[in-house]
Amino acid sequence: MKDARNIKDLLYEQVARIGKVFSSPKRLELVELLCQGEKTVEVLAREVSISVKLTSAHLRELREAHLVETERQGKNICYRLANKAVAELWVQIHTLAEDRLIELQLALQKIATQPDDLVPSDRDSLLKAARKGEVVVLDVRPAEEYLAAHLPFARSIPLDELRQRLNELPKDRSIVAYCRGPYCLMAVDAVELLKREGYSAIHLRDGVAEWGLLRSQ
Amino acid sequence: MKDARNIKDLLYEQVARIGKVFSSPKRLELVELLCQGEKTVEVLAREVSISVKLTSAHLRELREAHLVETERQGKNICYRLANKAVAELWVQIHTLAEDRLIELQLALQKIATQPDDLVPSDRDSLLKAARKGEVVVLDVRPAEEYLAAHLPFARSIPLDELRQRLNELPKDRSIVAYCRGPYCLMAVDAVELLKREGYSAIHLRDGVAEWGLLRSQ
DNA sequence: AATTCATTCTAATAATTGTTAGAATATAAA
DNA sequence: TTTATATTCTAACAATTATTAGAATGAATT
Repeated sequence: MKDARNIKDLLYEQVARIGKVFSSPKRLELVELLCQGEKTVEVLAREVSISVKLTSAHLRELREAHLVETERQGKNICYRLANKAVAELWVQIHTLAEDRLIELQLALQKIATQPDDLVPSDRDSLLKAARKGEVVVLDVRPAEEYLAAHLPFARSIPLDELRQRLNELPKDRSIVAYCRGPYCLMAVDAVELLKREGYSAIHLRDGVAEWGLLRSQ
Repeated sequence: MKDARNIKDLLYEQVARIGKVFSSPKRLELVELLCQGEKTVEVLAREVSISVKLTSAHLRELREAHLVETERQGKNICYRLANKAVAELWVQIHTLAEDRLIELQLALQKIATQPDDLVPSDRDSLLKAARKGEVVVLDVRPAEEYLAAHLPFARSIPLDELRQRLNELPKDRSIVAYCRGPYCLMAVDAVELLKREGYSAIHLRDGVAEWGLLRSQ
């Protein structure tokens, strides 16, 4: 090995290309959205509240790091994660952030009106209860995202249809609402609405990415 | 929830603090070194071939992201990873990079003189062979790193002592040499030397971080 | 064929980060 | 107490990245 230093620099530089993707808040948000299923540039831009141009620039970085793939569908170009491992990395990064950053812990605590979020250890019991029909697992994300992947036994009522479709839900059982993950506030809103209307509602922080439910490849 | 956008921006910004740490080649290299055990600023600077000042600046970023902890030991300040999860994230990021980036795959292939690296699936059989004494697992990192953590059944001969201590190794069994991980070239050099000297040597790409052998907390 | 629409590319500027040098700090040794 | 050593802090400049605007592309619609 002549110049070990140059070789090493090259290797770490390559790995840093992947790291860079996860160093920008907006790119993280894009990755999390793509964890919910494939999306067009326009939809992504609207969801993260930035211009289409800027979204396109961020998506190019993801593309150049080979973390996303694109496919033209008529007029639109659809982006999807290249790999299940990308979603897993997002989950591991935000989990580590929640573990280490007190600021993040505090911010997350403020979101939850009550500290009744289900924690990961409850997964088995939640699944069992959902299977028996003792609780209703409610996916409040847009219908497409539910179709792309959803928790076992979950039923779909997107947040913006919830008010009109309240009658589909039982009042005698707990409703466990989830959305895209801990940084998505849809399930928080859903639980608030449900509680106001006299339902017994619980907020599940984790989404499909955190449950590892994404299709591989 | 009044201003969901502001809350979200705040949350993703916090996670990006963690991502930023892994977006710089030199910081990645520092993280990998810290996966081998605690180290002083001077040692870290020497290993990654940058000035102490710049190393200190990079380490401050790690500190501000709460991914490392410091402890004064006499004249020196020792840095260590805050958490096993930091090492796991490093492994997951470089694994994803190796999976997605063709450039990285090619660069890694060039390093290995022969493609006889043991792959992760061989772990069980390696362990079994090492336990029976059919192969010698050789840790060529500095002695302190071996002491901090090492593969099961591994014996320590640092690379720079290897030439003088060749007689400690058997010629009738395979020697499986490893170092800090796939981007560390010490094991490559060791295998080259051993082969030249008539030993049957194999390069194991993974190190203690990849084997998940670090002490928690 | 012309027009529209979604998206990307290019180039420019604003904002952030990397890097370096000099001053400051805090401990250890004399 | 003085001096040496290891490290950090501050401030400056260089390099990179984020953001925006305008031109270009390429498929769908008229």
